[in-house]
Amino acid sequence: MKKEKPSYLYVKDELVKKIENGDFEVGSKLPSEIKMAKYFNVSRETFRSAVKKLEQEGKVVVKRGVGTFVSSPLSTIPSSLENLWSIGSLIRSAGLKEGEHRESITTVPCKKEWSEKLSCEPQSEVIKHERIRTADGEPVVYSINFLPKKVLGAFFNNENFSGSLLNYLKSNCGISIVRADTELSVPLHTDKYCQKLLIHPSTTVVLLKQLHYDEINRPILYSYDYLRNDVFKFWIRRTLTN
Amino acid sequence: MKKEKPSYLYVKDELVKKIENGDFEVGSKLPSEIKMAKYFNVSRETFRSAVKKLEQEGKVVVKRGVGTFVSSPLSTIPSSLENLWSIGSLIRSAGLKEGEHRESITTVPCKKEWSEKLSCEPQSEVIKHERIRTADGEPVVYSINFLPKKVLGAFFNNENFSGSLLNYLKSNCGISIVRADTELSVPLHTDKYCQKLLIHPSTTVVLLKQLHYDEINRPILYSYDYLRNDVFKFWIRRTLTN
DNA sequence: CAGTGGTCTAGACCACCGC
DNA sequence: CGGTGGTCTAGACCACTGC
Repeated sequence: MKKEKPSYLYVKDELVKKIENGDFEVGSKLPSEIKMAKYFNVSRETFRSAVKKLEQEGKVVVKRGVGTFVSSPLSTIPSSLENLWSIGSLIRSAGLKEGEHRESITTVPCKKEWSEKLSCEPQSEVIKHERIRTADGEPVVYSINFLPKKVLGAFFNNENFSGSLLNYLKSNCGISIVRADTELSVPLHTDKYCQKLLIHPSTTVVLLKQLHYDEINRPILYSYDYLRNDVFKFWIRRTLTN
Repeated sequence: MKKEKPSYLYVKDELVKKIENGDFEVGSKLPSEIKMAKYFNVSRETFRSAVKKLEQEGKVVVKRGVGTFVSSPLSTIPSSLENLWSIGSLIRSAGLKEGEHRESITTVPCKKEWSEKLSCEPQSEVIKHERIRTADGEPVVYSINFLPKKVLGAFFNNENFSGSLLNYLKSNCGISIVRADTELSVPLHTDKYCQKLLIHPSTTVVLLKQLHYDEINRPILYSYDYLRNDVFKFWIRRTLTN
């Protein structure tokens, strides 16, 4: 037996079907909430929950005192930046097969820039984790991660420390990274990490400086990720905030 | 008399105050919804609406069957990319005063790349609008906008066609741009528009290719915006999607 | 098992919009 | 003014979590 889904989600899916099906034309007004609630045999609030979801997804526009209108479908955009993904899954979603990646792990004293972001003591011990990812034998990503030793606590274990860092943190330390504040920039050609990726004349490189947070917004991990722009595309869906 | 705000927003603001005030510590569990609803003298659903808002803003974490927990405050990030702003307001928020901007407006036949994005006929008439923005006498932004003549309809008026394009569309054509799909990339040094901005050796340039939509997601405007990265910073708050 | 959040209802009143 | 969405209630039952 399949688990039954909440009825507001059921209603939402039905509405999506009707829209995709052309039962409701783009730009047209839906029947009033009261009518629709009766039609679906749910209460008005339940129907409204469904509409709220659709509104969040940009599939309908609700105008107070006027009505609810169908908007045209937006194409789904690939690996959108506002979603947080691991570099590994980015590589896979670009249709590449991750090749050899060289790593180095050292313990270094915390520099001022990182200590401010990670809110830990300057000079305290920080694990610095560097790696190059390759695809088809060519380097495509260079990343440097800074992880205060204190957040790992007793869990630090040099041996398991590879693969997806986010997975490592979750399974070994019980820390879930769910958010990151990312500054996106273009490194100079003279940047030594950038240079490791400048293989072809048509290559450009994007640098993501990312501060990763756990569920309750504690800063956990600071990283520099250099990504080749001829290999990866960066999309954002931007919305007007009222 | 001030207008009264809905009580769920009042409750939300009170909760924020209590959190900032330290009445609820970071990481601690809030009293149950039933208790809090009684405390605020509202129904449980109303209290829940307040909590939902806070959850969206990342200020609390709700765990089913367990409780609602306070998360630490996230710093507000400046001119975050997932918000849609006009270039003019970006310049102002960077603390710069917009100087002279040179413009050119021509009508050109639609090229394939734009026609696909704008879903209009190839070779149909498109208004091409170019401008350079300056600050302190130096160019900081180069932008090129493509606007199918048919979306303007009878409203096209060469004379008023300056200043904020988004404002122009709203006031003259009744079109509100509320969303954009943006591809962020690093142009090559050989790009002729990019070169117009490469003044200093430490300058790098970001290119935003943006397709702007109106309320019901009709593509309206396609633009290339070249922005100097030594002048502007680009932030994104990324979130794990479940 | 007890306690928590998740869903749902039926009805009420209000605020806004266009005519 | 009539019709629309926005808020609110009091109570109900369910699903999940941790002990």
